[in-house]
Amino acid sequence: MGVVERKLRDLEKIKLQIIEQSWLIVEEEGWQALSIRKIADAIEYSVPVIYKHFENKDAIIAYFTRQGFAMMAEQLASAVDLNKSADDNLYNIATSYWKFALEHKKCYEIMFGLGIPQCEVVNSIKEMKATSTVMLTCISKCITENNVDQIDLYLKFKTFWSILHGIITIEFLSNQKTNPEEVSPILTDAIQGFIISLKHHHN
Amino acid sequence: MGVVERKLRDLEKIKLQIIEQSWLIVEEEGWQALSIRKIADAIEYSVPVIYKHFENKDAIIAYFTRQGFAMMAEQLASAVDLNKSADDNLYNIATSYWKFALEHKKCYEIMFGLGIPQCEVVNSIKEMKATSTVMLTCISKCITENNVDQIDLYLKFKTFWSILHGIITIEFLSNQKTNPEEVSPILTDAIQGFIISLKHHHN
DNA sequence: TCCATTAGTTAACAGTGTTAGCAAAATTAA
DNA sequence: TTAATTTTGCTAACACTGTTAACTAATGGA
Repeated sequence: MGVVERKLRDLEKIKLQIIEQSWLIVEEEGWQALSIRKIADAIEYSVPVIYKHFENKDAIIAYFTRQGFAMMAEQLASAVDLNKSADDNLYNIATSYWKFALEHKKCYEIMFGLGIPQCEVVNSIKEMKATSTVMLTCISKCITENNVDQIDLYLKFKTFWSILHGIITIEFLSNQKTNPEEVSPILTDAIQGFIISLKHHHN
Repeated sequence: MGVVERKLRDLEKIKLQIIEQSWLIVEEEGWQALSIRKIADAIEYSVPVIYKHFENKDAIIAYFTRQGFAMMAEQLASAVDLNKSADDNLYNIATSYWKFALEHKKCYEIMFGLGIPQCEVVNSIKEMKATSTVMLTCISKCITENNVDQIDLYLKFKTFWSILHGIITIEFLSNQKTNPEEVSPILTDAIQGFIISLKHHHN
């Protein structure tokens, strides 16, 4: 009779509760309101229990960062349709990125929330690689489809990502409630510009 | 005999010390290390003295935010040379922006430092207007010089700023020590793309 | 039943922002 | 000069934060 198994399940249940309740707090009151004591209150356990499941508070945040990148990678990947042109796919990836950022604002916030602490974390996240791979492969196809082989793939990739991230940050700063479904004209403009500049590259 | 004046000067001196020492702490240990008690220690006064000069800690941070935008506006303005073409000026503004961000990393950090709190602050800063005006006027000239009058100035402005900010954030995340004088190829690429897309707009 | 492990607790330490209340110093008025 | 008043700066507290040591109660196996 799997007593050990049940115990492990119970432990896992507490961990899930920590994650769940943490997320509730973040959604309602923002990241800076997330505190160990508040989580302990919410899961109706004492404070040290949390440290049995997460090394420290940063580990909890890191968990959401990883999860965020995993979700994003999935969403971007599902935006790609191999029957369409690479140009179209790139545009769809961009709008998909936009949608993700707006639908998961709080998530996107820590994923890229600058400040120094996050930097090292972000660079050591394998889930982040999945995200960038989706973009990289699509841009790579764009380059071959448009016969501009001399172009620097990695440069273009970074440019693409930078543009996307920049637009979203500026959007966040001008905090009008934006509908994720309505893609910003700025995004359309910038991405079209990006694709144009791809085609106009002289081999 | 201006006793009152001297007193005011003394008060001003303390305020300057608060600013000076705060900046030292931030430069050496980062924003999250800045605490009222640490400042008090550094200026060799007790904690409540600080509250005579700043309403609270946020006000100190807001001070640096304002100052940052003022400095940036100045630096961008000085990058403009009326003898040159608007296209060239726009490129120079971009590199100037890049230089500012890298030379004043800690400053740029709070100016655009994520979190929600900053959002409202940023939107209510007149020094920020000065910054955006420099960019706006230059893009406006680009549009007339290139005879693409049908274009949406404000849209292009936002796109331009988004691209710049995005590139810098990504640069910060991949925290290799970058030389501010060496402009990133990503920046050059993106800005050239931006200008190309301006010219290729169909009236 | 006794022992060992584990789960979960309380209570503390060191730090944070902020403020009330008090003492000393400086200025003004008499 | 003395008395009253304002200013200046301090101590100490409050209510938080993350983190951990030390203890108790419960559980599982021999």
